[in-house]
Amino acid sequence: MKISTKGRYGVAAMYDLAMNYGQGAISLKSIAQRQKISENYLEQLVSTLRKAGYVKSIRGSQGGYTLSKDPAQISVGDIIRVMEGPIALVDCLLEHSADHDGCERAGICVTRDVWAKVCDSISLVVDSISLADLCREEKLRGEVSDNEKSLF
Amino acid sequence: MKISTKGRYGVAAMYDLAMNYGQGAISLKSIAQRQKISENYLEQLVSTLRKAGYVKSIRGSQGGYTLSKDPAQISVGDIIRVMEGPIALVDCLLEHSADHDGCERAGICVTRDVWAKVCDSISLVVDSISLADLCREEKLRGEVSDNEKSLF
DNA sequence: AATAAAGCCTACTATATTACTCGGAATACT
DNA sequence: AGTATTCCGAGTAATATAGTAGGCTTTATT
Repeated sequence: MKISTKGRYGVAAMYDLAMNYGQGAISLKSIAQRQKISENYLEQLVSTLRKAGYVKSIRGSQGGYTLSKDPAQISVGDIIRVMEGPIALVDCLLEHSADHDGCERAGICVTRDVWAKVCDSISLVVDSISLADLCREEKLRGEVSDNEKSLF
Repeated sequence: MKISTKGRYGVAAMYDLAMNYGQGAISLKSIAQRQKISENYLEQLVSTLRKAGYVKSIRGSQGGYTLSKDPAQISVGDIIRVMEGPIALVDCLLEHSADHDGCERAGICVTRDVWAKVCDSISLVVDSISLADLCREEKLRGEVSDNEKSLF
């Protein structure tokens, strides 16, 4: 059970934009360099984020991207759902899926409920962390000494 | 972010064996039929579980499989880890991985900590549910009426 | 002893996904 | 005009997924 680079790079890129929020347009090139991601590949991922309305683009020379909302208004969960699709470990948890309707045991299947609990727990974590939280944490780490680090 | 059929079928098969615990050897064929899994494919998955020590096999006619421990001693997390590998959403969370050692930002990377929190939360859930829990829940559902169902 | 039912093992395969690369068009700043 | 950027679609190598298939071994039953 791994998260794909879509989700991983997506969060990294959004975190980078959050760290540079208010600094004007940030080019893909600079994000790719800082986050060590292929620029061409990142382009596709950011395109997804743009279509979902989480980033704005400025075309042309000196162009780039900015977050379209305040970092506090965007959660890690938002990004993951855009990049990886709904948080549903198994198809029968998706509404309107063939497996959801097709499984006659839906509602009474105990293993299904296991996956549902796991999904709920994942959602709880990722929805509770905003980009602003990440920036605040990063800032904190620069200031405090190693043994007084706060892990959120 | 989906769980593969390995994990899904693995849990389903182990649940089936738990429901039939104490009834002697259970054949793959019957498990495959009840859980609607390809028998040939299930064979490979159960082989993994056997090598990991979670099921015992009885060869020959009238043979089959049994759990090698009490259902209360086996958690969903145990099964997932055997079938899907360690619960580590990103490689840099794995000890002894190239990415773990290679990432010079390990220990100070805030996005890494997000994935660590998610993994911890997943582990907490799956490790807290035993096969015995699932059996008890299933039994309960047969007895109580719809509106007094207990979801664990 | 023969048969049948079961597990055991290895190899093969079609399909999908992942993680990119590449080329070119459109746009806007200098 | 020239350059830096976003935008878009096509292509692709490598890997993982979800099986299928077949032959071999073991053992209970007849």
